[in-house]
Amino acid sequence: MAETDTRVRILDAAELLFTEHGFDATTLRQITAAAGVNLAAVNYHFGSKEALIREVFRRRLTWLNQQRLQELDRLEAEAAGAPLKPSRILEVFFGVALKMAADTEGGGRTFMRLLGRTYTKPSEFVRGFLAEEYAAVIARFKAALIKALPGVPGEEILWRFHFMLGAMSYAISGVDALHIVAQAALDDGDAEALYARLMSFMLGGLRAPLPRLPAKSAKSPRIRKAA
Amino acid sequence: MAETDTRVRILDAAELLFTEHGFDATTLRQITAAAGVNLAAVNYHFGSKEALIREVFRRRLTWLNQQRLQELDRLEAEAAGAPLKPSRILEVFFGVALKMAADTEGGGRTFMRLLGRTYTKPSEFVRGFLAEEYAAVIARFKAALIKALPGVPGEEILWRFHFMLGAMSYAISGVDALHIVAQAALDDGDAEALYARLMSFMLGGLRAPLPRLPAKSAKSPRIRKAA
DNA sequence: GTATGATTCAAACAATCGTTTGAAACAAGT
DNA sequence: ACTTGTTTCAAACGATTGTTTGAATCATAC
Repeated sequence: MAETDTRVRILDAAELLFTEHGFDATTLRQITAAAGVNLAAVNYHFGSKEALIREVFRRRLTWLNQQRLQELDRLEAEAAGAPLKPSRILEVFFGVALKMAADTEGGGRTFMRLLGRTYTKPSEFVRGFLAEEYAAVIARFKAALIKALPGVPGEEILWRFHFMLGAMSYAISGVDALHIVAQAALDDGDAEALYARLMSFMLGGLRAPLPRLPAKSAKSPRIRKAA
Repeated sequence: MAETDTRVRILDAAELLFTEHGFDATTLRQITAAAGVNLAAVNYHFGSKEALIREVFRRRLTWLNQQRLQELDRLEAEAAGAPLKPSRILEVFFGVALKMAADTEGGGRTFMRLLGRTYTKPSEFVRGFLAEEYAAVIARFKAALIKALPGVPGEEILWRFHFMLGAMSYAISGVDALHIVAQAALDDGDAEALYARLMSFMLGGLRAPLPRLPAKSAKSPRIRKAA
């Protein structure tokens, strides 16, 4: 009992403190104090601070992405080969994330904030397994979106998917930026309303008229803006 | 000459290192080594590391926001009281930022990446003057947007503005997330193409149909902003 | 009860952090 | 040349960091 208890308490405390202060600014002494365990417990159970950070992500991220793949599987099975509606695809990908972000009790909300913040500044060693965890999921959803939007170039879909990730990231973890934008109070506690707002914004962006790109040279993979 | 030279070299080096490794992970010894100055120079010229961070932001942010206000002034003067087109407003706000982000030589690109990353995780003391620097700008653009979109509730506009900030943040500083999304290479060096893509996505989102909000829970009545 | 292995604990470890110090080097005015 | 004030420098400061250590405590099986 106490065996896993210590591990979980450390993970929960670390998750919360990492979200509030970041990885570097959070010390092992803060974590162990908040968890009510001995300082040496972190190195005993996880090996190092770095390994602890990895485990904080892993325990939630695998579940999150499995859930996404599972729901997409179900959707595609129902469609029986026919292309899906773009809105359905987005509802799965972002809906699962926002549902997790709405879980204020189980710590899901805390984690999603942490995740959103980490995207923009992945520490060297976090990037690796973050890409690894996401590779399969992104590939599947990318394929589904391309199939669902035959009129839109794949490159454009990827960019818009990227923009959507940014919008979601701010919606979930950008509360500070929100308070700057809206000096008056905006209700960021209503998860369902947030979901509805974000989804309609994203769908509008996804289906927007294609941009008039500036004179495009032949699509060479080595194009680089000359300095 | 050497008087300001040391200051500028420290600021440039700090800006770059902060962007790459974050505030906490960047040491004064790294900064001064990269700048080719003595370690004590930071505390001599700026007083503390915290004050250095503030100055890194201040020197670029004031210019950026002045530019935005100036262009908005010009636009509103031309319109002579008539409401502006939403696209024009966004072009000013985000166009100035993206133009700065396209400046690879003067360090603008580096700074905009740093800025985008800091939005999602403002250190306690950064948040203060960040809000201070932005207060006037946000207020002006908020008013202009509300005036330009009489059919859309002000609250919805604020949310969408917030989402747009997220999209821009990822567009500029989320290169890591981009490489996860697009395992294949996307050209993130073409600033003009990025601008066109982002703008059409944002406009699509801004003009999207209003979300069907779930039945409003009466737990705490929120005060709506009166436009 | 005793032995065995896992876990917890207080204490210390070496390393690194931001900051301070006092003297040296420099520039400019008289 | 001497003074005055600013800037640079090497060296050290105390504090804090992640990690390690070895003994104490616990649980479980014989």
